[in-house]
Amino acid sequence: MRDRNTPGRPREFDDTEMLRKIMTLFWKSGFDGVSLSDIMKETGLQKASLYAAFGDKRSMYLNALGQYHNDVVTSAARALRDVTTEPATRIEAFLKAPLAAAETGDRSGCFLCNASADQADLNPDTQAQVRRGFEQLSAALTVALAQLHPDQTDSIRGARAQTLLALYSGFRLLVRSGADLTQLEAAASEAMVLV
Amino acid sequence: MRDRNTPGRPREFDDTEMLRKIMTLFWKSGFDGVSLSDIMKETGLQKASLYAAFGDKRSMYLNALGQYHNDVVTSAARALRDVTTEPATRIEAFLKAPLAAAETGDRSGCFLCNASADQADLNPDTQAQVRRGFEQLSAALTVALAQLHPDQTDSIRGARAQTLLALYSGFRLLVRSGADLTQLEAAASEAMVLV
DNA sequence: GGCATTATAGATCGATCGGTCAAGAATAGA
DNA sequence: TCTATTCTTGACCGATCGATCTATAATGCC
Repeated sequence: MRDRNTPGRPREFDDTEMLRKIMTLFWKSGFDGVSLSDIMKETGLQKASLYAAFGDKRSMYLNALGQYHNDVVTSAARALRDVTTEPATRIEAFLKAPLAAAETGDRSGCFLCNASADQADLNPDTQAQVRRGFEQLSAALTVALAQLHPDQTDSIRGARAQTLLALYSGFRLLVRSGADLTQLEAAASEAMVLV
Repeated sequence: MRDRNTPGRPREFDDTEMLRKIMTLFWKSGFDGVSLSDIMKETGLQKASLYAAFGDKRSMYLNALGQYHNDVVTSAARALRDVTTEPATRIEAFLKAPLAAAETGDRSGCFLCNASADQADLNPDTQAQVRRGFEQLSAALTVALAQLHPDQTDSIRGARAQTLLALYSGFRLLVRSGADLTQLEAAASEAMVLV
């Protein structure tokens, strides 16, 4: 947030580290489900420090969404573009990531998906941020599909990418709702005929 | 809620009608996004009447979710089982329902999906209600698939049904996030190779 | 009509919400 | 060492939250 060697008392915490803690809160419980006192407890910071560093609550939420983009979305997109493994393998890993996460006990779903259900209709900035994340994933899926089927038209690839993205989101959501994992595993394997 | 010819002053409103109004509120804005004053404004009822009729706020939410089950989920499931049209047509209509709704300007998504992202991890009753809805849809999808492919095994049909349900949820979510509709239409058509 | 019962209206409750303020502590540059 | 600037602390603000209570109105039954 600020360069060093700026005058005044230096900040005693790392902005990104705290933002990650805030991110997990909003991710798990949504915008209205998190209070400032929750954030204070989780970060160990006072309210005024939080406001000085990240702005008001809505701004904290948007910053947290941005952090998710930098951390989670970007790395998922990178994995989808990583040419050292087979394209189909990459896509399958992407599709099954929600289930793999669930097996380790993580059923918090996808922050983009939760934000979409939670906030998208209320706040244009949030909606824009969510769409940016989905578009980055969709673009990465399209790249992987292009490597797999160089002869396909762009429009078909685009449609397939959207389908895979919808499936991914749906898995995230069904997992969060407590659906049976083995059945979802089978579904994901079946769905691979789409790639 | 109560039988008639019960002693005391009669209720001046219809429970189900009011519950539907409450349902649309929670559907659109989530649990924490709706206040009691919002509900009072929408229904025209006083707070005490609401509490007497539906219990506390959480109970109102659960009742609203139950109303959604009775109204929306049940009719979707019935359409999926309706043998007067082709099974593939029914499934395609189900899959494209989110897009058809979006074209009429309705981007509020699916109450089950929103509830899952919004509340599922916080409240076991909500989670159970959400799962019940998904399972009813999944069962109806399985029936339609069985009519289409009488030779398929149950486990394959189950997996396909889960895939279609995930796709449906994903479409609902992407629509709500403001995704491009024509691209989603193409995706849904592409996805019909799965049935 | 009288009584028991239930619904409505409106005031009111304590708790918590997001957000701000004033005072003191910690730094850089002079 | 002094000054300007920034950060931290903890108290504090009005607004709103969900929920309750009291008084009154409206009914069925006797």
